[in-house]
Amino acid sequence: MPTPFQKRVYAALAQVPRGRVTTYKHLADCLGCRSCRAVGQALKRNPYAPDVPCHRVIASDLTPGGFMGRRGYAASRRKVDLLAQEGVKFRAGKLAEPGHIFVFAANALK
DNA sequence: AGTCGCCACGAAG
DNA sequence: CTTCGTGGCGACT
Repeated sequence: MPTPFQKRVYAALAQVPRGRVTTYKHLADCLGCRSCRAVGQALKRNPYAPDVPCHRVIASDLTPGGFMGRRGYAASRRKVDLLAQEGVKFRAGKLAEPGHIFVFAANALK
């Protein structure tokens, strides 16, 4: 059941081209939301999966967040591997190249 | 319909 | 490292 908020997350994520990633904070800020948790939660549920590339969303600390640090690395390492295929390589559990972070236009989505 | 609890985070202490 | 703040959604009442 697509909630309006989740639609925004989906739309925002759709703005992220292949080979780029975004952070919860940037997403939340772009959505006009102050809580990145809400965004992360929406992705966790990800009712659109796999239409929504949740693996393209990482924490502001350049850490993949729940993708591997929680609930088991193996369960989501496929996503990280998928990112590697897009050029977004992780190093030591962190984003190898921060330049892959896609910064929203701030007013591109409202 | 109202309330409680939960969540893959972030920032502050 | 630990705790609080924050926003939204699911489940229970």
